[in-house]
Amino acid sequence: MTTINDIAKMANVSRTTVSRALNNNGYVSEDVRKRIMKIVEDTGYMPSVSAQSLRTKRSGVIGIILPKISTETSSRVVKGINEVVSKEGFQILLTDTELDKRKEVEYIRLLQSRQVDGIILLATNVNEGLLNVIKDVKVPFISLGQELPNVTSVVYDDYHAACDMTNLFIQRGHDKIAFIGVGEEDPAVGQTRKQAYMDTLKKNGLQVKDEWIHEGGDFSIESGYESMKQILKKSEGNPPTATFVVTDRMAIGAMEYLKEQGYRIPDDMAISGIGAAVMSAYITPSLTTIDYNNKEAGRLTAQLMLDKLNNKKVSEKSTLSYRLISRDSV
Amino acid sequence: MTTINDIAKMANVSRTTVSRALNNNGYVSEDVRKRIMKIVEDTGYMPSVSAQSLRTKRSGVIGIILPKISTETSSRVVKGINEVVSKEGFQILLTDTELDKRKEVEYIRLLQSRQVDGIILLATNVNEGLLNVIKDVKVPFISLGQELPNVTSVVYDDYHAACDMTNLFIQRGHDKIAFIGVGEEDPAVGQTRKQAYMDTLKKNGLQVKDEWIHEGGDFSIESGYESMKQILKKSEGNPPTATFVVTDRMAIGAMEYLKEQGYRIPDDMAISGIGAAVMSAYITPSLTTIDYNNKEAGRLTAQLMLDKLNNKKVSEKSTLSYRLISRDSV
DNA sequence: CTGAAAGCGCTTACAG
DNA sequence: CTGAAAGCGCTTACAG
Repeated sequence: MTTINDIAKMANVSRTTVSRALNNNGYVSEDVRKRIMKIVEDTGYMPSVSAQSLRTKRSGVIGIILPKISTETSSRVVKGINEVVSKEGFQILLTDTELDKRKEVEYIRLLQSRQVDGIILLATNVNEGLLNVIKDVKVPFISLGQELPNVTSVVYDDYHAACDMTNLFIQRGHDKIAFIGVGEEDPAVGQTRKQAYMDTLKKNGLQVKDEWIHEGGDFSIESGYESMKQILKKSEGNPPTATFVVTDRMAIGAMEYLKEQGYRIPDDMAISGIGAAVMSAYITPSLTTIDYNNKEAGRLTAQLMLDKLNNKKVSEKSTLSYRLISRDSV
Repeated sequence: MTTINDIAKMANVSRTTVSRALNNNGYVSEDVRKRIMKIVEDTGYMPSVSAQSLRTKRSGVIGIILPKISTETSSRVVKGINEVVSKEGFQILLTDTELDKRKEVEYIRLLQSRQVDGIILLATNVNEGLLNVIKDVKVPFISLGQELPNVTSVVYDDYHAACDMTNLFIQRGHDKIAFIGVGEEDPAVGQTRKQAYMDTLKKNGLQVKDEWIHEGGDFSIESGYESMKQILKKSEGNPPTATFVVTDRMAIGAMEYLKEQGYRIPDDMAISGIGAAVMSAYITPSLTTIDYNNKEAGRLTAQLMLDKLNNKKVSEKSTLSYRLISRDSV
């Protein structure tokens, strides 16, 4: 492999000078610079990142911890982040917890040993252990999607989004509105969205019935299917006429069950999701949902990360806007 | 930061011994080993990967070059790869070309400068420049999804899959079968699948009409929509009764156009895709497609990579099997 | 404008 | 069983 020493010899200068020419830092005569650059070009020389990183304590890598690598949300966020950081010469190192809490902690450690310059976490749950580990992280750290205490957080406006969606049902004349959620370990999705739903019902003098509320076991389509089934079973005799589901995938599962049972959507049951999955536009009927603009969230998070890396002050909490997409399912 | 020297001091041994204890290589008395491990535990020490990598020329990282990070195919493949390599302590470094040919070359270089131990490329196009750069790669290299000359390749059985799909239409009584493809720069998708379609038609004595063939500009839903529109326009008076689309997303776009125009699927037009996108199962009517089992492809590729890293011989070409999923659109 | 020297944190022959 | 020393490929004060 070509090293900086090889280049130095070929150019008849010291490696110090080569380094300066390469990094545009310190004086190098135009003559020498050209000679060096020509050789670099010809040989296709690329500095060893390990050596640079060992020496400078900077790796040019941002670590990202994803709950699941193969979801649209993750993909969009990563894309947004990449768009911003790649322009500044940063690489991204992706890790996937597969929704395993222990892996979150493990990866935070691992990423640090890999000398990443910063860490972005897309958490799906919040617990004491996680918070403790984060406290000891020595590089810039940002949470995306969940608000963590004393951690720079970029969050979606889950509360108002869910209020708006619930209100949409009410405006359309529904007063029996069911809810399909997820567990409370996920504050953003499991708690905030549910709270907004309940608050909005109460504010409108509507009853919140336990039979109309169900939490899916996970975020899967199947889980939505199963939840809808449970709600219909529990509420026999007094079924809801609308169901607010906290994610598109689960909503699609719920629709699937309704279709199987011969329900017409939205006539017999109106339904909505959150997330603006591509699928939501192509399913029949098309799904009313909320677009969180994940890519923009990724961009913003990346920008905050760059700011932190440049020792700029950044606000501890950024809340993103959203867009309600009204389609045929409501 | 804690370094190996700190640990050595705390344990009253040399860093040589600490290194040996950590890597389980060479003799260390049980006594000393325990003492060291305890301290490592307590301090949460993790060796600097940069230093290790600089010293050993191994980084424990496999670089992956993706055409697009936010597609189901990519996600599944990555998942499969990750599953296998993470067990052996390897990390994955993901790069995204965003379908830009120059970036493929750029990333191959970049990954090498990052001292990755191996590179996996999911190519969408093959050209001389790319081949030349690959020739000079000094680490194990595998191509997934495209067969590259003199490069270890893991490929899908595009030819037979496309034959099977075309035959399915024929079995259902269609003799006017259209084709929506992509450009020829992508040999697997743009050439092989098309060739299989044409061969199958000919073998069955059916005519291959230019008006029934259209190439989309990219892999998008919109591109499928537009292609269907073009075919219907060009073939007015003698329209096809079935359309074989080379990807699910494009097929969904094509369906969208057909629905808008009042076509009943499959009665007025049968349609099929390839890829087994999640969406394909939930769209109405559900889409007949081919499951390439991308995750398994990822796993196999990863295994081959590990074999290469262990200097085992691996076969230059592996062809994966597939599964035709017959649903309601045909 | 340029170079010699130190040092980043490791691993690995080599010697004992 | 253990340690001193060299060296991986860089960058950065320091000196000239």
